[in-house]
Amino acid sequence: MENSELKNLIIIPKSTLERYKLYQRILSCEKREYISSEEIGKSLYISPDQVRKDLTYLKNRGIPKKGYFVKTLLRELNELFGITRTMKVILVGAGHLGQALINYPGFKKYKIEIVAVFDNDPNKIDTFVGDLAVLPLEDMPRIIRRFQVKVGIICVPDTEAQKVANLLIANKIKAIWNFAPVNLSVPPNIILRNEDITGGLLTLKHILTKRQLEK
Amino acid sequence: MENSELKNLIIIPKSTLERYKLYQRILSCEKREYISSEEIGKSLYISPDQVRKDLTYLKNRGIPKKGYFVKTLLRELNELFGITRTMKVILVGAGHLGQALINYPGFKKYKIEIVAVFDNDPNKIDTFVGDLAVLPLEDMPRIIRRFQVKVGIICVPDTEAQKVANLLIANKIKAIWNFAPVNLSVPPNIILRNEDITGGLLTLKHILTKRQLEK
DNA sequence: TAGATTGTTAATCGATTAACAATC
DNA sequence: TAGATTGTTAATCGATTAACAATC
Repeated sequence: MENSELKNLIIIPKSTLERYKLYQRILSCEKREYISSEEIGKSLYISPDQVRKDLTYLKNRGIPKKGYFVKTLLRELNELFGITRTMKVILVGAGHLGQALINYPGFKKYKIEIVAVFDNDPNKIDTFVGDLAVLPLEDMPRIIRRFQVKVGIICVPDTEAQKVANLLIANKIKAIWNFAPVNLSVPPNIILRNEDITGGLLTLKHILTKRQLEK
Repeated sequence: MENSELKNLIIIPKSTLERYKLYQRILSCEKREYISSEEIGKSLYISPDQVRKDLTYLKNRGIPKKGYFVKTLLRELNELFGITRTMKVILVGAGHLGQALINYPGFKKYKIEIVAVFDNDPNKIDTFVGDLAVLPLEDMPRIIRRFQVKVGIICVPDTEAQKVANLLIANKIKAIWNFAPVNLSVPPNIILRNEDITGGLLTLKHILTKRQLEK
């Protein structure tokens, strides 16, 4: 077995993976050729020891006195996150949230391509959101087949979300990115990611409540 | 020192606090009088041991053979998160994201009251978003003073976000809930919560990339 | 009472921090 | 070479899991 194959068998800890996201951001802004663990950690409030430890799970090695070669380290992280390959997605729900998402610059940055937008409101059909004409739900099977879409984004009202999820799954979608504040029930083979701000809201309220009481 | 005071000195672990949010949701839907640790954990994929351990940090005690009294347990969690008291916030940026947020049902549910919406676009001033007329930024000091607002929500384009943050801070806001995909720099006494979907995006891409390669 | 479910203590696991030899 | 920074090993810390006595 090759060394690189062996590396792949070592599981990267979840906590390390979380920090990789942060390192990716730092590195993608970095202009210099080399960066030290100290420098990576500084603005993220992460100790250099932690950074070095994290980076041992990667193939890239640092050079004593110099640090890590930004270009290849960034490339390895990008590959790990699949940033290099384009992911085609469809978006259901052309309301305010849907339109906000379509304008979100991260999609382009991380090579996520929204190939179609759907809505069930007849008044919205054929209107434009950005470059995309809003399509009726009936067109979904055709679009998914044509572009081989694997991911669906749900940003419909919570009352509609489960119906949309079922429709997506019936059309062979593999992953759902859900922005409706509801617990969707999906079969175990479907990857479900909930983007719910309730957690953040509670954390914020909790912190503020504590502060209030402390004084 | 009283027992209840002593309890307050024990720090609740962060991981436990995260799960409390989930328990809160389960309990707020629960119709029965009592619920067991087993039942709480079931739909959350959390072991009953973990649930019981978590709940030892609270004042509520369970009753063998019965479980936990839903009403008081929920009340204690709600108090912990400050769900019972109303929090007044202002929102800056009446674009799609801002409008989507204003329609988000969680605010009412968790007693967060948006008292005003601001925008710098003259065309938007005095138009209505829900019940609220969009106000010019000049009105901010007055509104913050009048309603004693402590929290500002930023949902302006990323190029404007830092400027808005500065303005909020200058007007004595204590916490910022930032929805713009940028790193704001704020003084250490300001509570900053970033609601950024980039993390979720990367996680999703990572999982999908792994699956793709596995096959 | 018998059985179910709690609360707590001890054991395990995983992640972070500290220390230091290796090396450019 | 001397000094800075890496990679790795050991120590610490915190969180989870297992086990079981307490008790309703």
